[in-house]
This record gives sequence, C-alpha cells and structure tokens, in this order.
Amino acid sequence: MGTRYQGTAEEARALNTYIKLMRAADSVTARIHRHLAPTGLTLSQLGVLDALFHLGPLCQRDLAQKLLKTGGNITLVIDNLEKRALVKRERQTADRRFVLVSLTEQGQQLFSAIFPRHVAAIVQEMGQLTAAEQEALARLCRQLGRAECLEG
Amino acid sequence: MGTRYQGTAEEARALNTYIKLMRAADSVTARIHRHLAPTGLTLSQLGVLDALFHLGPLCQRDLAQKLLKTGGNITLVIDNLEKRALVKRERQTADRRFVLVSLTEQGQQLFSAIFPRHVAAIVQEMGQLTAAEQEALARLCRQLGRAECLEG
DNA sequence: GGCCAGTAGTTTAAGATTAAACAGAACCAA
DNA sequence: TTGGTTCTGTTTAATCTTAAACTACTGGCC
Repeated sequence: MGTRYQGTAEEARALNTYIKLMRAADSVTARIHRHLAPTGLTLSQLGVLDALFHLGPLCQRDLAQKLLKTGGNITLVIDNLEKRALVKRERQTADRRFVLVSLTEQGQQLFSAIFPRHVAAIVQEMGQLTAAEQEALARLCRQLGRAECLEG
Repeated sequence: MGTRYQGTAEEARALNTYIKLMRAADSVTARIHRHLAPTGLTLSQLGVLDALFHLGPLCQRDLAQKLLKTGGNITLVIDNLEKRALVKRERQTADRRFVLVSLTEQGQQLFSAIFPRHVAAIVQEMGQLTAAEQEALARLCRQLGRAECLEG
C-alpha cells in the first residue's frame, strides 16, 4: 500500500515497514498453507492441534488466548476439527461453563505425521535468512507485537 | 505455535522466528483494523482504495497482483465497494475481457479523509521501533517475502 | 433463597479468503 | 475459418474471522 505516498520521512518509513511486514507474513502464510493443503487441514486447525499437542488439553478460552482469536472463531474451528474426529469436547463438571478440548487418538496420529513436514516447510522458508538475521527478525517482531490482548 | 518443540537448533530458531513474525503481523493488523472500524471499511477494501488512489484506475487482475489476493477475492471486494458507490467498474472495449476499476468522487473523498488517520495509526504502531530498527525490519521482511506470485 | 454481575460458549450476520469449475473473449495456427 | 489455448473475470463451496447478541452457569450479596 501507499508506495507512492509523499509524507514526512517518519511516515514514509513507518508505511514502508508496515507494507513489508504484511507482505512477508502473507507470502510465508500462503506458501506454508500450500504445503499443508494435501492434508486437508487449514492453518487455524493446525494451530489448535499444535497447542493441544504441545500444551495438553485446554479450554476454549485458553485456546483463543494462545491463538489470538475470538471465542466465536474457536467455536467454529473446534466444530470443524470435531467433525473429522481429530479433537473432542468435554464439558467440565466442576464448573459447567468450561469445555475441555483434547486430541483424539486420530488427532494425535495425524498431527505427529504432519508436524515434521510443517517444521521442514518453515525451516525452508526461513532459509532465506541467516541464523543471525532470523534472530534479529524475531526480536524486532516481538517488540512490535507486544502482548495487548486481542479482545481487550 | 510449537513453543515447546524440541528439535535441532536450526528448527527451533526457524519456528521461533515464524511464530514471532505471525504474531506481530496479527497484532498490528488487529489494531490497525480497529482504528478503521468506525469508517465501516475493511482492511481489504482500504487496500483497494489505496491502490486506486495512488496508482490510478486498474483492472482486477492488476489489483489482485498488487494485493497478493486471488481473482475471486478481488471480485467480491470490488462488489462490496461498488455497493457503497466508492468504486466503479468499466468493461474495456478494446479487450472486452478487462474490467477497469476506478474511484468514484465519493471514493476519492472518503479515502482522502481516512488516509491521514490510517497513516497516523501505522506511525504509532511502528513507534515501538527506532528508525534504524524499522529499516532493519523492512529489509528482513523484504528478503523473506521475495516475490513468488501467489497464484503461480 | 433470590437477585446480579461476571464468565464461557454459542449463534448470527457480514465480510474475507481460497481453490476449483466455469463463461466469455482474444489469439494463434493449420 | 475452425479448433485449441490462454486469459479475465465470475461463481460456488468451504472455511475463517470478527463483533455483537444471546444462553447457561458461577459466585457474591442481601
């Protein structure tokens, strides 16, 4: 956007950085998603499986927080994973407001099969940068994305 | 994702950078979009208006390329902008396959009114980083997103 | 006990997004 | 001229995404 905008140097710099950041994220996302396509999983679904695999069962509120998504969104993504029997929901008895989501046997197996390829795709994407550059990029991104919850 | 994944150092580094990049892009996008909400425009719609404003009338294929989106997506976004009379379509007579999209008077006015605030929001977001850091981030992102068309 | 505020999930409406199938147009070659 | 190829844009089906309205549940307070 706004490649031709003439403003102050500060504005031009901020705009340029913003555009480059968005394009990089879009490009990488598109390519990673294409690697994933044959599995029939979306990136959102993989995100949920990943969280459950590495962190154990979680309630939907926690999933929403981890993935920076709204509650309504998580409801739908879990719905779709549940249709494929990759995760299951369990209403908690202690506090019936909570729903605990966990991987099924099939979910575990599928994720274990897919994850190494997913990591390989990410390593390949990042291969454009040296180790030092990757670390610098990670640091700058962390500084930019500083928490500030999505729904706050 | 995969904060707890134990792989090689190369894998851990690539994963970490990937996560940080995605979270930064998501956070910034969410905050920028919130600034935009009162106008009723989505970020995609603003992207189209911006391209038309700064580059002049374009056909949908060119818009898709500029914005890294699919043709089907552009069709819909233009539909929605057309409903609000912010852009207009004109079938080209020279080659009837092309549709030239341009801003209406209203579109120009709305964009002119909104753009400065949008730039201000981006400058504020990027204010987390020094000028040198912004330039470093832009360079690293450019390196990562190197062209490779979306639909190719 | 009964009301009320806050919390967890769901639903709904609108828009974004892609891939894939499709229609119309241009173009090239035999 | 006809046939095949390529290109632009549209449509469709599926999913994602958000905000906002809604339901169900908990816990505190009178």
